[in-house]
Amino acid sequence: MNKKTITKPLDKFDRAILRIVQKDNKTPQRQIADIVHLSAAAVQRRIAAMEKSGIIKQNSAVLDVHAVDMNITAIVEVHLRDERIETVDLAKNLFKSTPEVQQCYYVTGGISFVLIIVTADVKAYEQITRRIFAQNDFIAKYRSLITLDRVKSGSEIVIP
Amino acid sequence: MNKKTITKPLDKFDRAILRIVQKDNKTPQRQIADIVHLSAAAVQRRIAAMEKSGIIKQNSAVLDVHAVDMNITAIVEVHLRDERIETVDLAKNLFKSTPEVQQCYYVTGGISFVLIIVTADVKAYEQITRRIFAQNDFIAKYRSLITLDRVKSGSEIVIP
DNA sequence: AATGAAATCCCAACGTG
DNA sequence: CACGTTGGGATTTCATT
Repeated sequence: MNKKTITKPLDKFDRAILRIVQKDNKTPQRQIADIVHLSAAAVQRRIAAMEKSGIIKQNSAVLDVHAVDMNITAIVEVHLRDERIETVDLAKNLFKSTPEVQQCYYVTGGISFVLIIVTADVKAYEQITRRIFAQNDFIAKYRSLITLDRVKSGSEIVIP
Repeated sequence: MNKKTITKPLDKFDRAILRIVQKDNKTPQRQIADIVHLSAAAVQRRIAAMEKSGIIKQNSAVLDVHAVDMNITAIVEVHLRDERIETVDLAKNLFKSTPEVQQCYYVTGGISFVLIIVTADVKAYEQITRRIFAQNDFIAKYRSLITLDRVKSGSEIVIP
């Protein structure tokens, strides 16, 4: 299931470019070129290559959740009834296809999944939990942690 | 500390635009205009306004963590020794200023904080935990959940 | 809010080390 | 093979109505 992208190791320039575009991908290529000491065309080629190879997965506008009236952020620890492969895949597909589930991690340590769910209000959150957890018998139990403060929500990766 | 952005309620067009640009902010404005039935100039102005008002927090290239050799993603539940405001703020600042801590949520439900930490390997992860948790006495205990699979890692918000 | 002009940016082609 | 330079084409931006 993994991308069989032949990952040509990123050199110094690629990493410098990534550090910039992950903060602001609308930075003009000319300006990037200036910073990393390359021509604009070279920057363009490298970005295109990294987009094609999947190193850059997506170019997205990051929204402020409160501004779009999504006031409930919950972290949910999910325990499956068993850890058979079919059960795990069933759960993965369920979470993947549920748009309110923003993030989903399959983890070690007793818990099976950790989800991050964002909804407009508590009512919407209750509906989601009912739809997801109560109606699927392969979920043994779950625990909701409601967020009081999104201290840090960015997704910037520290490039070595 | 919160942005007191005067949230002018988003209308139908704004939401339609946001749904597009959060998936791909490099979509040509002309194409956006086509979809939402507005002129390209109108789209341009609305996007600029939403960027200025903070509804669009940033425009970023989303990287594939594995491609940039960040192979450990851990979810950490942190318990503080006490819940005094000063202690909580101390912890918040610590997590905010640690770049490996990608996400940080202050939550209800017995746990104080939930962190998402991304590092290159287990060695780097151990160093981080030692630096963060062992050296700060206001942290009572913590539990690490290592992810086996990032089933869903995007941050798309479902706009009503 | 729509139109058109000017500036800017992106991208392909060519030539070089 | 990757870089730099150049030029055409598209896009964003701004001024005007």
